Amino acid sequence: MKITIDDVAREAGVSLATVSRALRGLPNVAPATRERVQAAADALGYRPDPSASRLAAGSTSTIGLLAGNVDSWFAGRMLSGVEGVLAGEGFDLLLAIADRSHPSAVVDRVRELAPRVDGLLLVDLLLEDEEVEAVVESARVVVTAGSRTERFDSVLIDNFDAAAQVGRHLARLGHRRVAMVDGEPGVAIVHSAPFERARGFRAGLAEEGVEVMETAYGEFTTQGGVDAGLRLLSARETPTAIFAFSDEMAFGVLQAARSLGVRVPEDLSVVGFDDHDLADLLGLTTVRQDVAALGALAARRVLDQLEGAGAPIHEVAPTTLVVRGSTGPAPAR
Amino acid sequence: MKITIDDVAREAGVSLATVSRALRGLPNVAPATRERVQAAADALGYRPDPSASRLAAGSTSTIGLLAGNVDSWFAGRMLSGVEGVLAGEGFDLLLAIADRSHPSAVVDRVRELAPRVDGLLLVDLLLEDEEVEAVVESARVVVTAGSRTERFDSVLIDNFDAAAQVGRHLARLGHRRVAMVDGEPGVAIVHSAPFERARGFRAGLAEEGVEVMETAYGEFTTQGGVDAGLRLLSARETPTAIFAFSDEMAFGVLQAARSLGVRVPEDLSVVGFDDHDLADLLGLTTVRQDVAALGALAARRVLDQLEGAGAPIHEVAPTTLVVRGSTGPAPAR
DNA sequence: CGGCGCGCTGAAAGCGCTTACATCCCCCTC
DNA sequence: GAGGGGGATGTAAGCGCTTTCAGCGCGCCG
Repeated sequence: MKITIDDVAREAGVSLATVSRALRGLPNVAPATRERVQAAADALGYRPDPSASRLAAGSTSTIGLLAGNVDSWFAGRMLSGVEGVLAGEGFDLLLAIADRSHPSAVVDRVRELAPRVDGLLLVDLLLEDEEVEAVVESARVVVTAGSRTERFDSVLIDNFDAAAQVGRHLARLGHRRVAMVDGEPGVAIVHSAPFERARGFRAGLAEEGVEVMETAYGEFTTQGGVDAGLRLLSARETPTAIFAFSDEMAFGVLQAARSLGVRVPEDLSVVGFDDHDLADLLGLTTVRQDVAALGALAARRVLDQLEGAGAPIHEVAPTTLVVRGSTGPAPAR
Repeated sequence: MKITIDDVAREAGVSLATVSRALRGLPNVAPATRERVQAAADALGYRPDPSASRLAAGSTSTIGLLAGNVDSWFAGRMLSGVEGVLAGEGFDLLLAIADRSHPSAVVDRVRELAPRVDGLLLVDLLLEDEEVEAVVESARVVVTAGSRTERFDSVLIDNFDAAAQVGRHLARLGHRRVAMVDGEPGVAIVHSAPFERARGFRAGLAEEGVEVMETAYGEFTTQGGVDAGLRLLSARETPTAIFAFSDEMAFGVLQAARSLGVRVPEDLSVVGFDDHDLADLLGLTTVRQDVAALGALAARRVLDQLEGAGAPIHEVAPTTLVVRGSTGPAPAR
C-alpha cells in the first residue's frame, strides 16, 4: 500500500541509494538519471517518510516555537511571521505553550521539545539565569524573540529607547503624575522587555525631571489592564498619564477610565505599546513595532544557526512612537 | 554521547524490549522491574528518540493544525484550546498556515502534512467539494473546526441560529435598511460559517418581514471592515444597521462610521460576531462563542478518532447574543 | 595503448526504536 | 508429583530512510 523508496528505485531501474540522492538534489547523479527518478517518483506519488529520514539523517527539519501564550495580538503576529519563513524553507513548525503558572514549565517544555526539533525559538519568555542554563544544556540551537539573554541569539526591539520616547512625550505634555502598567510583578530580569520598558520610561521622564508615581500590574491582557486601571484611577492621588506595556492592557485602562467617568485625554492620557490593529480605531497613542517582521527575522536566525553558530547575535528592529488622540496636555490642577 | 535504550537496558540489567515496555507502561512487566528500569532511565536522563519511535511504531503522536491564519482573535483562541488538550495527552502540535491566495494551497498543505501527523485539524477553512475529496484521500483522520463538511467530524457553533437571533434583534428594533459584512465574496459553501450566518440572518429578519439590503465584503479583518463600512455608509441609500460576520470587521465598521460622522447607535446599529475581548470595551453587540472550548473539543475529537472512527460526528457548541450599546432603535426617517 | 582518476552507481550497514515470537519459570490443578 | 497455563523476559526482525565505501566504466594523459 505505502509507496517506499524501493518502489521508486524499481520503477526507475536504479538502486535506492540513487533515488535518495536524486530526489534530494545531491551531487554525483547524472542529469538523465535524476530526471528518470523524478518521473518515477511523480508517477507513483512517492512521499518520503519523514520519520525514517529523520532517524537516518539525525535531524528533524523541525523548529519548535515555545511561547507563553498564542492568543495575544503579539503572539499571533509573531507566529505568522515565523511560519512564513519556515514553510518557505521546508521546515515544520512545532508549537508549544509554556504554562506560566507552573514555575519550571519553560524548562520542562524545552526538555520535551529538544529531541524533536533542530532548533528552538522562545517567544516573549522571561528566563531566570538558572533556566537559561538548563535550556542551554538541553537544546542545541536557541533563539529568543521579544526578549534578550546573552547566551542566545535574540531578535527584539529597543525597548529602552521606545519607552524613553514615551516618557519624553508625556513629560513634555506637562504630565507630572505618571503611572505605569507592567505585566507581572516581581519580574526584574535584565534585558527583558518589561524591565527595559520600565527603565527607559523612567529615563525619558527623568530628562524632564519627572518620576514615576506608581506601577500597577496587569498580566498583559485587556482584563488585566482594566483591573490595573481601576486600581490606579480610584487611588487617593490619581495619575494624569498612564503608560501600559501593551496595547491590550492600554485598552483595558481606557475601559477602566470610561467606567469611572474619567475623560481621555482631557483628564487622563494613555499610551500603549505594539500598535495593535485596533489602536487606530481607539485613538491610542502607542509604540509601533512590526511583530511579523520580527518573527520572520527570528526564524531566519534559527535557520542560520543551524549551519554553524558563532557568538550570539542580537538583532534590534526599529519602532515608532505613534501619537493619537489618547494623549494630550496634562490637565491644569 | 547520546543515551539510547540500550544504555538503559544495560544499566537496569534487562533487555531493551523490557525497557521499552516498562517505560511505556505496557502490561506484562513486573512492578519491581518497572521501577528498576524507571530508576535507570532517570539516572541516565534517558529520552526516547521520537524519530525512532515513530518509525518503528508507525505513528507520530503528532496532530497537524491547518488554518487560514493565526493572527486573528479567533485563531489564537482556537490554538490555545487545541494546544491545551494535545499537550495534556502527550501529542505534538504541528502548525501550518494555508496561504489562501493560492487556490490549491489547502490541498497542497494537507498532502505535505499528512505523512507527518496522525490526525489533522482544519480550522476555519472553507473547502470546495473536490478539495474535500483530495483531503479524504491523503489524510486518515480529519476534523474541521468552525466549519462543517459531511465527510469529516466537525466542531462548530450553530451559525444559522446565532445569526437568526441577530436578525430578529435588529428587525425588532425597527431596522428596515439592513446590510451584512461577509468575509470573502463568491464563497457559497453550504454549511460554512459565512454561508450559514448569511442564511440565518436573512431568516431572522424575514420573521419580521425585513430583507437584507446589501452585502459588503471585508476579508475578516479590521481593515476589511473599515473598507466595507465606508462603502456601505457612503452609498446613495445607507443602511441603519450593519451585521458584520466577525467582531474584528465590526470594529472596522465602527471606525468607518466614526470617520464619516455617523453616530452609533443613533444613526447606525452595528453587530459583530465572536465576543472579542474588546467588544465589551467598544460596547459592541455581538454573538458570544467560546472559541477556546471549541478548540479543545476539536482536539478531543481528533484524538478520539485516532482510536477508531465511526460515522462523522458533528458537535454544536452554544452561543449567546450579547446586547450592548452599539445597537439601538432604528432612527426615524 | 595502458593506466589513472573521476563521475556515477550500487551494496550494505546502520539510525534507535517497537513488537511478534520464543523461552523460561513459577505456581496451580488434578 | 507431573502436566499445563500464564506471566515475565529475551531474541531478533524489521520500520524506511541516509550514507559510507567499494566498484565500475569512461576519457584522458603520457
